[in-house]
Amino acid sequence: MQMTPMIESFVYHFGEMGSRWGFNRTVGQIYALLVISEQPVCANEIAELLGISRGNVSMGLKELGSWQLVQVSHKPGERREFYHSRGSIWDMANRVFEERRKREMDPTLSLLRDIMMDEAANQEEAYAQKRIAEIHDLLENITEWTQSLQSLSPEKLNTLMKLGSGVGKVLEFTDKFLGKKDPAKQA
Amino acid sequence: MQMTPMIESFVYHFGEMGSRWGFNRTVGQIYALLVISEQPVCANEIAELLGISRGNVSMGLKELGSWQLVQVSHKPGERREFYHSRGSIWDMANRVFEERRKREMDPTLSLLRDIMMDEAANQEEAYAQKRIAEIHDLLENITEWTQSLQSLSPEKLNTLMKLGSGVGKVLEFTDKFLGKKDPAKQA
DNA sequence: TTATTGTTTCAGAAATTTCTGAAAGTTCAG
DNA sequence: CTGAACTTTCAGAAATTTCTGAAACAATAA
Repeated sequence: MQMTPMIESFVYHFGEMGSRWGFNRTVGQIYALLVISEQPVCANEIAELLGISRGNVSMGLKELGSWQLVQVSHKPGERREFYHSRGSIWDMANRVFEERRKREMDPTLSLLRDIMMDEAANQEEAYAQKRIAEIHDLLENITEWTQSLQSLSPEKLNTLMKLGSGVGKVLEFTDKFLGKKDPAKQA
Repeated sequence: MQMTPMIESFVYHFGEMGSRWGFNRTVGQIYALLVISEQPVCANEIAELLGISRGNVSMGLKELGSWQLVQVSHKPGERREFYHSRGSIWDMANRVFEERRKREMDPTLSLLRDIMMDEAANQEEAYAQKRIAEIHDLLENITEWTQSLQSLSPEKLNTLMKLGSGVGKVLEFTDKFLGKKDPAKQA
């Protein structure tokens, strides 16, 4: 593996972006490297290519492992481990969604639910509860929905993605198809 | 506005969550406060209720303003400004999506596109480009798709959300409806 | 067992992000 | 113009996150 300018810019940028998506810079860089390398890479080489400490690489790989995004392999006669990205880009996106849901949505939903169960002590709290219920419902919808997307087969997902703004049309169609359930009243 | 334990737990939690969604703790707390307060609140009161500095409040409100999430109002005869959350929870979610897209997706897409235009210098770069193209296509799909969701009316969005795992069924249906276009080949 | 080659851990260092508060800026009534 | 009431700015302080590297640990061959 060689760090050409092209590869470097990709890896660094992915590192920056990574920190937005729930993992730190190093983790992002390591993953980027593993994704674009056709050959599995060993930990020392990662540290060297990225110019970071060996310990940092170890922690990054551990994190990626917990996300099930790396595959470990061995070369015959060698003791050290070689790492490679695992699964498709789709899989990776799914992992990110799932991880974020677990870390961000679930605890929030649980807190909001607790608050909704409480008795409002006064008018102010009653209003607050109303708003909190709205937020809860929205987050719950988003959560359930992304989960149902994740359970779709990649082909179906792709169809859905390619549909793009066609989603609107499909919905009009769906309204007739599922119309008897009167979705508006479920709001 | 009174800081009861209920309101406090909501505001603090929202602050923590906020930092995951692209704004810092203070911004999250301020927004939470404005959302659950029926009455507009002035900057000094925000600082007092949250126990943070007046300057910090000013910066937070400025940030929220740039996201178009606050409404400024005045009381007759008073010079100071009163702040209130603006738009529905849906609107707020949309702003967050849009803001994140602008900050995270667009620059990345642009970088990936640049890399895809470059001439691969060797076999390694050629492989890297192939992978980068995959990532680009995925991100572009997600971006376009969320944009098309954002342009849907709230009612339609709600229908779609409530559909949940029904999305699979709709797709089967869609396959027949749009089948002539053979979505599989667009992959 | 010991030497070798590799990985992991974690305390403290470094870097980054966020917050404070005093000073500067703004607006308006008189 | 002046002063009162309010807001914004920004340099440095504080808090938080991330990274390093040396020491501990693990696995294997001889």
